[in-house]
Amino acid sequence: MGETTNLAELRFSHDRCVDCPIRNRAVCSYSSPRQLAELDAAKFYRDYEPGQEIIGEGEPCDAVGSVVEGVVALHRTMEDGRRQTVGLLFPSDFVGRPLRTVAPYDAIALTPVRMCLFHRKRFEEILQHNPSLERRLLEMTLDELDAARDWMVLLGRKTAIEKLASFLLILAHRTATLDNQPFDDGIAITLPLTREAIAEYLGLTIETVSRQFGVLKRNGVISLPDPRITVIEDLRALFYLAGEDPDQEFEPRPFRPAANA
Amino acid sequence: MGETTNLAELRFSHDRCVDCPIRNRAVCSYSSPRQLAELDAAKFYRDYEPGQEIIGEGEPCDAVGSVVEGVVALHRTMEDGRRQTVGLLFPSDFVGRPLRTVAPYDAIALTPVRMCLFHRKRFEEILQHNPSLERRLLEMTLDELDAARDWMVLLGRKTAIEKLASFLLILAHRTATLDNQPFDDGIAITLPLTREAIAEYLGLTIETVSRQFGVLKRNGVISLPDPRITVIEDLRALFYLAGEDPDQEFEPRPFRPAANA
DNA sequence: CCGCACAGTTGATTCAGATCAAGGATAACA
DNA sequence: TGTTATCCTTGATCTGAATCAACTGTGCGG
Repeated sequence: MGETTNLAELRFSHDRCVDCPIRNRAVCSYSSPRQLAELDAAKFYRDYEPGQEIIGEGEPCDAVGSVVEGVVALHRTMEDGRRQTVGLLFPSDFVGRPLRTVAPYDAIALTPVRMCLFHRKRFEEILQHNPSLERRLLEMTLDELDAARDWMVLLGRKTAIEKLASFLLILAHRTATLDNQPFDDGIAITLPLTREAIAEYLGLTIETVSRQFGVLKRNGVISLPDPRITVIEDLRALFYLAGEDPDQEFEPRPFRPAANA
Repeated sequence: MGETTNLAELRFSHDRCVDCPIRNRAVCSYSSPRQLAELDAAKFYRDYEPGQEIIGEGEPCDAVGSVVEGVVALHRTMEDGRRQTVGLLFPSDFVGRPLRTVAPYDAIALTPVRMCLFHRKRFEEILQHNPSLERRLLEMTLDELDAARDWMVLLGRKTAIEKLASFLLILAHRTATLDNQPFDDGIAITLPLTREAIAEYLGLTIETVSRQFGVLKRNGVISLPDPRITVIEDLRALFYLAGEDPDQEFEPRPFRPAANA
């Protein structure tokens, strides 16, 4: 597990739970000031650099905790090296598997990450006599389960373009919500993932991801001022392509899958 | 929601929780006799026929509960009708989404099913003052999440033959465990699913599923005395084909994907 | 300033699985 | 005992995405 590293890159710096940026969204959000004090005493922060492993698949996992800053990917890897990202975690999301000694997947920092961690045993003790903590963990786990099942539809049934559109839509929504701007055309997404990480999440190859970015760009749905920055030019088209249909009314329009067509 | 139907087809018949066949595996398995009495008073049974809807996607869901007998599939359907099965539930598994008013997916009985149900509101009340019930629900939800993520690997990265092999392996393991027989060659699986239901679960078409059954049969990995009964003839080969590698040692052997090869 | 590594793009080709299209088997039923 | 309906299988063809293979930045270290 990682060393403490470039703190300077992290936006927030705090020590006490009451000053925590994820205080009212994380697993501790239902905890009273009194209960929070116990968590405060037990927690410790750790920072990770992009690519660094936070939890190793199949390894004994003795820490659990919340993402405070950055983006974390959960992977499962097959014997022959094929890899699938099974979860993408953002600040306030919970990492680790309480009530299990071995991690069923590995967690990798995609960006500089700060984690708020607990020793697993200690966390389970606290959980034991903190119904509000356990309730929140149950809620978050149920939400994760719903998200995982949504992703199963994407992986099992969607085409490459639908996969990418769905993914961008999620990021766009997240960005809009966080920045408190309307969920509409013009949103600029700063991708925290390489093409490879996107491919691993979408169940595609890196080449296909790149090509689908090209398709979206050529059709004016997005623009790419930089490979890592995506500007949504036509949100409705993106919805349409994602096969989601946000509100029912939407006029399909001619769409050009390749340059020549 | 369904009517009470052909009870005669169900193996078990009981009224009180203490006689329940899933008593020590279901969500209530940590509950004390005292706590069980409260559940006993609140529960009600309902039976469903194959194809019948237990919970409708997007509909208000006011019942939650456990599968007592039979097999239930959870589906998500896209606007254009593409469908993905996102969960397969067996006796003792929990159905429904506490802490949410709308069901994110629909639950369909694949076989004759008996459910042990609670009104959602009532269940949430009981949950409130039953830490052992909530603890068990958290555990089960965490396990479901792990299973969903395993399935994401299957959907995103595995080939058709690997998908079917993985699926049969899971059913074989289940069958062996339930019937208390060794997990070895000769296990006979009675498929509770049509080819179509299998296809929806594996993210394939019905034709591809059928063809992959053919491949397994031609290679002597399984035999099909009946389309709905699969006998495992070579468990090691099945592991190999699933891309799982149970214990590391396994000698790859020539494998014939098509009839002529 | 060069060389190298890394991320991304683009093109040509292949192939696994979807789609389209018949058939065959079994069971329910008139 | 045909009649219809389901479920399953099998064959021919098509196609979307993987694979194989360059090639283009862009940044970094010497």
